[in-house]
Amino acid sequence: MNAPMPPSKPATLHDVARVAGVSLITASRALGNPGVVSASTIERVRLAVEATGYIPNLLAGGLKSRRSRMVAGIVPALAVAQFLPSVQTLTDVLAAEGYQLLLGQTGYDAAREEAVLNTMLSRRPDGIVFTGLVHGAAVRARLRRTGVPVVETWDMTADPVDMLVGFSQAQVGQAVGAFFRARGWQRVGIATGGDPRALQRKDGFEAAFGRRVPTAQVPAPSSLERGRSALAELLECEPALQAVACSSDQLAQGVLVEAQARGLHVPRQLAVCGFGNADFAAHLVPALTTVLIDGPAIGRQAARLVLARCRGEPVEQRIVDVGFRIVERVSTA
Amino acid sequence: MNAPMPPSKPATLHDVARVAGVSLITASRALGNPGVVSASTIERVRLAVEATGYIPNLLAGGLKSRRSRMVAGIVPALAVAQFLPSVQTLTDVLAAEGYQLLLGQTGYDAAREEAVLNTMLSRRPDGIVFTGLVHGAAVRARLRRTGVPVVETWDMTADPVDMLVGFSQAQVGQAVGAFFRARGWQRVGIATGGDPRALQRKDGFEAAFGRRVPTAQVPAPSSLERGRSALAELLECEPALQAVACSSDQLAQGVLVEAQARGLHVPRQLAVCGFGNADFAAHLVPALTTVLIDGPAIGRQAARLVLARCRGEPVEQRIVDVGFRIVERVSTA
DNA sequence: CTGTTAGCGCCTTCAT
DNA sequence: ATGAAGGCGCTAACAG
Repeated sequence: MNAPMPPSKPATLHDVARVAGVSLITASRALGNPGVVSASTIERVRLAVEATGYIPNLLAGGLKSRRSRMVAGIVPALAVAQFLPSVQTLTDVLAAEGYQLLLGQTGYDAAREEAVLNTMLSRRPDGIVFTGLVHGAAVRARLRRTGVPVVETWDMTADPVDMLVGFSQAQVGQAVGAFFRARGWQRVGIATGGDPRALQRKDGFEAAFGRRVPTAQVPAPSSLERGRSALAELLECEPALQAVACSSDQLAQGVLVEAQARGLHVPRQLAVCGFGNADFAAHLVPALTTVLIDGPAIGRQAARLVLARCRGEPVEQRIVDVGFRIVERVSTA
Repeated sequence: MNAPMPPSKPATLHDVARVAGVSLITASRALGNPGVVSASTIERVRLAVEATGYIPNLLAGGLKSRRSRMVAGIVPALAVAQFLPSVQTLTDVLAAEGYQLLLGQTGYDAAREEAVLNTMLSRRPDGIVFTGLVHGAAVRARLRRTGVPVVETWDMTADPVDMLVGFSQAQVGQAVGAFFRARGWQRVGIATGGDPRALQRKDGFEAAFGRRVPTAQVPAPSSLERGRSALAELLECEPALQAVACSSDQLAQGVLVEAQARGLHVPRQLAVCGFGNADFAAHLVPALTTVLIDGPAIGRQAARLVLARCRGEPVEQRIVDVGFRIVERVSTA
């Protein structure tokens, strides 16, 4: 009735059941499936939990029930600001449903992608959310074979591993290209990072112009500093540059700063467009035109899809296009 | 010898052992403790693993061995750029040692802190790394009782729950205050977020001045936008403002932008100091003076401490002060 | 509504 | 160097 547990051995459900005077499984149900247990029993178990300081062991439960209640979240690198809102929302929505996120970083490296995935799989996650598409064919095949629910995000393809929440990178590039052309800018340039998604946008942009466009490709991570050097590079091969499309708002900000440092007026002498609608974009001077992606929506939808699969609910729409929107501000006015 | 596993049931170690013609435990040792198994046996097991497509189940292993090889990482919010480098490094170092990070977000909320912690504990992490100190006394007590290795980070106290990697926020504030005083600025202001660490820095700053200092406290998240409004607010109650100390570089950037928008020259008419040395700080115009914290070092040390505890190695120094450094740039020249 | 019986997949302990 | 037994803590599948 008392003996609040010697601190040596943490209490198990067995202890709780003993203290509550019920069987093990009844204690289990009182905690995990209260609907089928009488109110008075539930109360006694609750008291026993408090008395013993019991903390459930989800590892053990998961072994039998084959549900770990963990979701693996795989990102190129945590520090890529772009993805944070979606990962944050994903984590929050999952947590609200009792699922935890297991974090993996690939460093944009295919070999590490495979290694990370294998480690993750050995923890038997109930689902996996990738930031970006899964690259390796072998990895894709393996994922399909294991049958874990998989959500790829931040991109678009007709043939995802399983489920997909994203948007077409090529369409973004084309839209920005069309936007530039509509304003009559022909001496245009691209400042871009080297990751696959950014390069798809570059291709889309060039498609809109029907030709190659001067490009400064900067090494990761995409930053203000890189934006400055990118503009310097672009101006070297195209001194009469009229407009620059950037693969991130950080890069675009660097372009703004470098333009200012060179006495180039934005937008009068140089128009600039970013990507991502970072929190600062609207508040720079000049305010930055950019492409808005609804990161939280991506996280939320990814969570929804993964959770639906985990619960065995049917998923009506495996592929969700969250779209995008060009937000026009002063930098392209 | 063949039958590459029906895709329905994933292979277990049992299957591997059968295919390799050894006992279960030998297969286990071949994979987990190869030193005590003959080379030829190891090779046969390796082949059997490939043939069966075996993926170890760390959940099951952890049940008996009581080591989950997971570390819980608890952050206020993932989107706080400040902490990213340390979390990223922590994740990487852990991964290199075969440990995965289980992510939890508290949203700067004490109630959620406790809830998140309980969920984490039910996954039996081998260690817990907190961003910031653990606030609730009950939570601290509970953590101590469970005996899990805990590392608190990004702050300093004489009485951590267990281990600590950080620096004194008050000292940072004092250093910035002393820095301002040494330059003769008396009409100074503070632009700060409302989190506990930022407020400690504010207190330190005021201690250096020996008096209260006009303060604009902005709601989270600390952003460029908030920096702009903070400067507006400060100028209202102190039109002759000479210098502003900001609780983040994002905020400081907003102050720079707002100053520029108002035609206030930085640093001639207004000096600005940030915090964090974000990647953009050095490349703004004017370049931003700020406080450098070595985030990756925090992540690395936290990983080192947690891993040492997990392996039962002695930890010589439970409290690690990584210090800080004011990086003087143009914004305070 | 409650209890009994079997394991989940692996690793620890003790034997050989 | 290898193996046989037992159990980690919990929950599905049946009883009653």
